[in-house]
Amino acid sequence: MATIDLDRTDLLLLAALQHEGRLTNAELAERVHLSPSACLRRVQRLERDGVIAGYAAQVDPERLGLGLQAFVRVQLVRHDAASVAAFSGFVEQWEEVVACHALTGDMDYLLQVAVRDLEHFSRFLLDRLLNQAGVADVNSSFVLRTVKAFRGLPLPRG
Amino acid sequence: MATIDLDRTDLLLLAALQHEGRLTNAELAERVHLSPSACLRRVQRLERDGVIAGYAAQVDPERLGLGLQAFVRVQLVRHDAASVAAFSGFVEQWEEVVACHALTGDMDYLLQVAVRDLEHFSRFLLDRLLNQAGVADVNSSFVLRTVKAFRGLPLPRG
DNA sequence: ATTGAAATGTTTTTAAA
DNA sequence: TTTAAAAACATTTCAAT
Repeated sequence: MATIDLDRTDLLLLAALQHEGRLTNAELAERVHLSPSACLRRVQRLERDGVIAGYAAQVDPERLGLGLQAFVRVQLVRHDAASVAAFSGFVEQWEEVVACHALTGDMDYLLQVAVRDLEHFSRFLLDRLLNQAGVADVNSSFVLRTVKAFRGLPLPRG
Repeated sequence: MATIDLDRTDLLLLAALQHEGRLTNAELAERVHLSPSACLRRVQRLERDGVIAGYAAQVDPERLGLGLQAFVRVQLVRHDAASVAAFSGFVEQWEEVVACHALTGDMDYLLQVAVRDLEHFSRFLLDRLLNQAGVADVNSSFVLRTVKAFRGLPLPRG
């Protein structure tokens, strides 16, 4: 149920749509040397099978006034199911947290945070993270430069 | 040049397109209570102004066979311009690295890595990161669970 | 400067070959 | 897989606010 058989053409479609998610079916068909109807059916299959989970506009955080990005490593006081569930619930509703992963290693969670500025970050840290969430330890690093922005997953070679 | 004035309608458009990047202009127009032509012009303006940087299909790594995600913190041996440029160049071309940020703190870089399995990760670490890249120290953490997947940036309230 | 309505050309989608 | 027709859609123009 996890992995799915993808042929060369599927990979071409995914490569195209990862970078240009609003390509028309007609243009897509041309690029992969398929008729529009055949192309459409393949894309719909990729969507149905969950290979393509959705489509998203990529918004520039700077132009929204979100000038500061941070990675925050978090360790919880306790690791019982209730504590973990509570923390997950908080993270889910805190809009400043754009992504959160549970990790191996000495820090339990890595939060990716997008805020306007240091003051906004400070309020996030004090009012939210350190206040309500059963947090034992926190370690914040700020993004100085994005060396490589996410531009899609690596695709197996066809 | 950085921030841009966005009214309530722009924010509604961004909110919609961040989650459903392939909404038709007609549907989009209905949702924000605008005529299709007015809606189209606004979306095109957001694209021209760089607020919308692009559109991307969101692909499920599991279904591609990328079952292991890791965050790798990296410290370089030296920090002169040449070392930094060389490292950035490597990171850019290593397809396993899906994102890379230069950070404040004692570790210089945070790499987000997507690989098939531990063996693949091991090869990435030994053949690439520790081999060619002027790396002094590396600290890897593996993703146990995605608590909150990226689902778009928080938008200011209209 | 931004909008809505109508007209036009394109794309998607269905159904049939 | 392709073709052809129908429906839905994007896009332009233009007049109005």
